[in-house]
Amino acid sequence: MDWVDRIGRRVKLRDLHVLLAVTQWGSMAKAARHLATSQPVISKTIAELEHALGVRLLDRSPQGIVPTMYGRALMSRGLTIFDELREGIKEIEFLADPAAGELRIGCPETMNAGLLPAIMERLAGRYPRVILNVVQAQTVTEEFRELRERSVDLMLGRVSRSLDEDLEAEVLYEDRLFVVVGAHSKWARRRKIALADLAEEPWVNAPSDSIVGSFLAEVFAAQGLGPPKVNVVSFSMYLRNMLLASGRHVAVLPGSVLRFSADRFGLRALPIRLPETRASVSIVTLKGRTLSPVARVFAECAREVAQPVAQWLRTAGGPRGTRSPLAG
Amino acid sequence: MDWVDRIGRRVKLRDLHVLLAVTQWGSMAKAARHLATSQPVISKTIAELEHALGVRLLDRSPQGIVPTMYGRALMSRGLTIFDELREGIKEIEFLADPAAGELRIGCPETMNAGLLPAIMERLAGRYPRVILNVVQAQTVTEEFRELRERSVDLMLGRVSRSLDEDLEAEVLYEDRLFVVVGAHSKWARRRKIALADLAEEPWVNAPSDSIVGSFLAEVFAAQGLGPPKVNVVSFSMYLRNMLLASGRHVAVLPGSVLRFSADRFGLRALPIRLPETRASVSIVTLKGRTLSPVARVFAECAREVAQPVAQWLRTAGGPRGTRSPLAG
DNA sequence: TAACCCTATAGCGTTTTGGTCATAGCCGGA
DNA sequence: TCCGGCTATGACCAAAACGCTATAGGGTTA
Repeated sequence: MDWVDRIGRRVKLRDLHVLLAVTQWGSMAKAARHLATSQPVISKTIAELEHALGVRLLDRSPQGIVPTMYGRALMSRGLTIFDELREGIKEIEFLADPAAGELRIGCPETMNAGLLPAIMERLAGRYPRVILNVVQAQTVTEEFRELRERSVDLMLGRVSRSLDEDLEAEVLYEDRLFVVVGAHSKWARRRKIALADLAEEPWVNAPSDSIVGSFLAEVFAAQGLGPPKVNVVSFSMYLRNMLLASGRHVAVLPGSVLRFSADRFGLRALPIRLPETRASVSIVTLKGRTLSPVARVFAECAREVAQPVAQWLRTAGGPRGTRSPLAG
Repeated sequence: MDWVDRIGRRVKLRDLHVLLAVTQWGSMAKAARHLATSQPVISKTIAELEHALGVRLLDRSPQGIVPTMYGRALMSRGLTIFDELREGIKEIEFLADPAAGELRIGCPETMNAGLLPAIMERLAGRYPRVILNVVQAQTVTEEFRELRERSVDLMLGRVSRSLDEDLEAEVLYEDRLFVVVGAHSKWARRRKIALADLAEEPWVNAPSDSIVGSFLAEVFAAQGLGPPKVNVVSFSMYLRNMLLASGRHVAVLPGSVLRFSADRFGLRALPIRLPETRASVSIVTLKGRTLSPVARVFAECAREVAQPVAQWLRTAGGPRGTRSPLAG
């Protein structure tokens, strides 16, 4: 662009501003007073601008100035230029205001049934007009794809300790899994249950290629047992909870789901101590990408919501281990 | 205006230019090379701009930069600011010498063969040294793209009644389409012709994803006929008219092409009444963008040229319908 | 590991800018 | 004729802007 050399470098915003002020006040001297400067400065500025453009912008007289046709043309452009600038800054201020933002979140279904609604509720309490866009992000293979293509602002979910270098995770709490049944289940009131007792029960589970879904077979195998009888496989937390509520099924659920949905569906955690999963519920973002203000507020809400959950998980799943989490 | 103190004095045109260049080239270093300066200058400029606005404009990484939402917002403003400045200077140049303006027009091929040359001729009569730059703008998907990126001043063509909010259309006339053959065609002298008679003729048509091109199949379908035998598909009006002139082919042409090219190629409109197309030939501009003086003069010429065309279309395609337009 | 890309920062010199004051010239009205 | 408005110009100055080089630090790649 050699255009910039020719013009862009010679015409400055200040020049336009001076031109506007001079015609607005009718004389250079008056404009100088209003701009809190001296009259020669104005005179020189206008002269330079005219020299740069090669046309006369103002007709001078001992009574003041009158803009020429060129002056009027440039003034009208100058007005919209300043307006555009002002609008742009207003737009930035608007974007920087968390109250009026849009946030795109990617998360697996388990979050939809647990932590996420709680965070959203808290966020909505502070910034009622924020728009939330939640996209399903589940399968292991393309995990964080949405994040990398910047189609979501952040992702929320269980992640293993080691994360790719280009991502950044803020741990909300260490997650734990529980064996869960409905309140009407014959298992709900048993004091002592071994995992082996449940091998023949109808399990409902997430697909085995997901993180939580693969856990069930692993834990059975770790105790030298064959794979349990998985009856229903679905990502849908709603479906799984409904089946549990019926009293027939058994499932492995993350603590957060238990915490936030136990009452609604009448869920009971069985007194079975499952091994640690080495995964923590975290907010994952793209390293080096500046977060939008809404995203920062969201993270804040998430921390606040997560804090009691973390506390609860520690006590509920403490050394005693066999104690029902819901008793805590 | 203390606004100028707050912002106008801190944001300079150069800053915006640097911002645009950096995102255009993808990294500060590349932008520095293209701007013929050193990389630290760019880095500092961006940093100052960010400080002045209080938001981060670019996300830096060892691989380069990516604009943030704020950066993108400011960039779009910057683009129109520079455009406005450029237009203002062009306007001044035009005012200083009305004969020497430059006008960029986007239009589909049908205009090249009809209305546009007539308008250009009239314009050239008044301002012989005006430079006209005509770019092809055809495919439906990216219609008005050139207008929105301000790479053309105005577009000329058939548009449907409903237009996007950011555009403005001045209707020149309601367009109509005609079935056309060459003077030597066996159909040229027939009094009564039904569309069905022409189903097996070799048609020459615009690509079917264009507005005019899609019309042919539709009108056949509307009469319960199968699609006609389209022999040649091309955007080129010249090619189509040449084929018509040979006497073998049949085509659907807009009225304006017929009006301005009938004599040269010996074209005859057949007495077939085609349905209304609900499209009018218009001058389309970007709303809110002040037109350059040449563009205004062009629009004036267009109105003058279009007036008799509109009149002719009304009489030629009047209620009688079957009357040959060329008889009018 | 070395070479090469990217950005950020510091130090330094030159040019431009924005400003001052003083002064001169032009016009119209008292 | 003088006064009070207006603009134009020259001399001069401080500060900002702008440019450079050198350098540091992180990341990728061969």
